[in-house]
Amino acid sequence: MLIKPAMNLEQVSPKKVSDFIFDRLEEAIILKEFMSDEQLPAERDLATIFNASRITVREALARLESLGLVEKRVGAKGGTFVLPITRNSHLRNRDEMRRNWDSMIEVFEYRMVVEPGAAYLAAQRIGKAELQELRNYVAASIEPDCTREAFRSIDVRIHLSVARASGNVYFDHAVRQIRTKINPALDLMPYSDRVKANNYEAHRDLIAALEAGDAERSRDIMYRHIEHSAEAIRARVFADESFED
Amino acid sequence: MLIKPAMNLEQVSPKKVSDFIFDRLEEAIILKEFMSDEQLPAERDLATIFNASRITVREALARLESLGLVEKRVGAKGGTFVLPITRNSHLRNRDEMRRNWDSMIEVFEYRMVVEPGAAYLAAQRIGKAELQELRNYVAASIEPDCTREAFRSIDVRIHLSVARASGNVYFDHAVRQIRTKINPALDLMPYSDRVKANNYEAHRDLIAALEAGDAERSRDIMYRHIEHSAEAIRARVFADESFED
DNA sequence: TGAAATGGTTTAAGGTCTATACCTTATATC
DNA sequence: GATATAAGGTATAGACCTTAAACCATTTCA
Repeated sequence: MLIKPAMNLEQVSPKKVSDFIFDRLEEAIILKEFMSDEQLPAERDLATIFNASRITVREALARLESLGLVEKRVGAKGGTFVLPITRNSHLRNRDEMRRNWDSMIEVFEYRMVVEPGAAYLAAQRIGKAELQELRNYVAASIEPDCTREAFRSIDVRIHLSVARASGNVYFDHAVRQIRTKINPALDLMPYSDRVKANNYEAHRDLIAALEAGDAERSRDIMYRHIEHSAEAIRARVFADESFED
Repeated sequence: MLIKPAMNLEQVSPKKVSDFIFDRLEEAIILKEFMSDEQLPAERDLATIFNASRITVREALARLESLGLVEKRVGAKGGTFVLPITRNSHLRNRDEMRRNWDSMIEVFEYRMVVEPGAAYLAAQRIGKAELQELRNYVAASIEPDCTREAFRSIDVRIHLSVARASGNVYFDHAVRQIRTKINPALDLMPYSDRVKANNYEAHRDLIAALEAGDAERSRDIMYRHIEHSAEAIRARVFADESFED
């Protein structure tokens, strides 16, 4: 009486080299590895980096450009530049997030499991250099001249560093994937001294727990930290008024 | 003092359509969606299923054949057939697992986080039909005429069904990915009445917790269950003697 | 004004994929 | 035994993707 399950073989769609390059560059921009107005490597250099032809790179860049993520300028001092996310595109994203809130929740659910798990392992394995890197990020995040965008970028780097410190590629990849999905939402977080202070405390406590090698405390702090941010995002996305900060 | 992290842009390697098809078929065989001696769909049908040309399908099948996973027979009643995993290839896998034990541990670490998380959600969302499916699997697994291979196949299906019941595609995908990596190791598990009984009890208790909607208990049972299986695998892989069951 | 750095364009060659048709082999059936 | 059938095996032409190399166009700056 062994039941044969549905076979689950699905259509495959070919993935072009330019698709891979597009995905990677889009991810880098979403994760703020390139900040606003920052210049991407020249097309010829990207071709070398990705081990692809220049034409293929250009195809990926053309897609980024058509989505309004980058802008190209010809001539000396020209290049491909990351466009700032405008207030309008934030609002556009917010409406889209409302429509697709269910799929956003799925990612957050997954995050609530994966990131605490990564922190648990990281507490057992993190090294001095990695701890110092985290401390530098947290210190930079509380500086008065830290811009909103820099603040958001630092937040990404802290969480990715913790995942990396887990010493486990699966956590590393998963956190990266999760972050790429939810970062546009996280970027909607209000930016105020109060938010900065809360964020600072959570990260500071996390680092203390990691440094102490306290895996369970690290896990719990991470859980509460991202639970709190998920709630803040939910409130923000469904706020009636448009927001200023 | 914002430190710029290493940019992490890496070479991309193009992935051919036949690679996608190969991956999917290999996964299906590893997850025992096709059992030993079972016939895959005809090349022309696979081409339709995957929305690819027959030549491309044949390229994927050729790779499967060269790895010894399938065998082709021409003529009427011919086709592509899944080859049984022999005792020898088990032992070969075991040696390979010893060499790559560190990377195997990484997957198990990830599993210990993801599958309990999936069970936690599943307890809140599983439906009657899914519970009945699980009960059928568990009942089949304890039958006296359940072969070793059928037993291993049912185990896969139970865990994938729980992941599916989480109602979250990320858990679903992750558990599938994890299982594809570790299933060759899990297939090394001894097969005895004692093992069957232990396995039966764990799955029965899990289903009871899921049915009761007890998320925390479901998570804990799943955690202990897979912790136990990881330990059994470790012992098996590093056992000095070769084994018979 | 010209050198340098960048994006923009063209061309030729090779690889991958598709569609279609036809060949070969083995089994079942008349 | 002949024939039909259901597979895998093979061949060809065309569309599309990718590469490599060369050259063009634009802008800045010395």
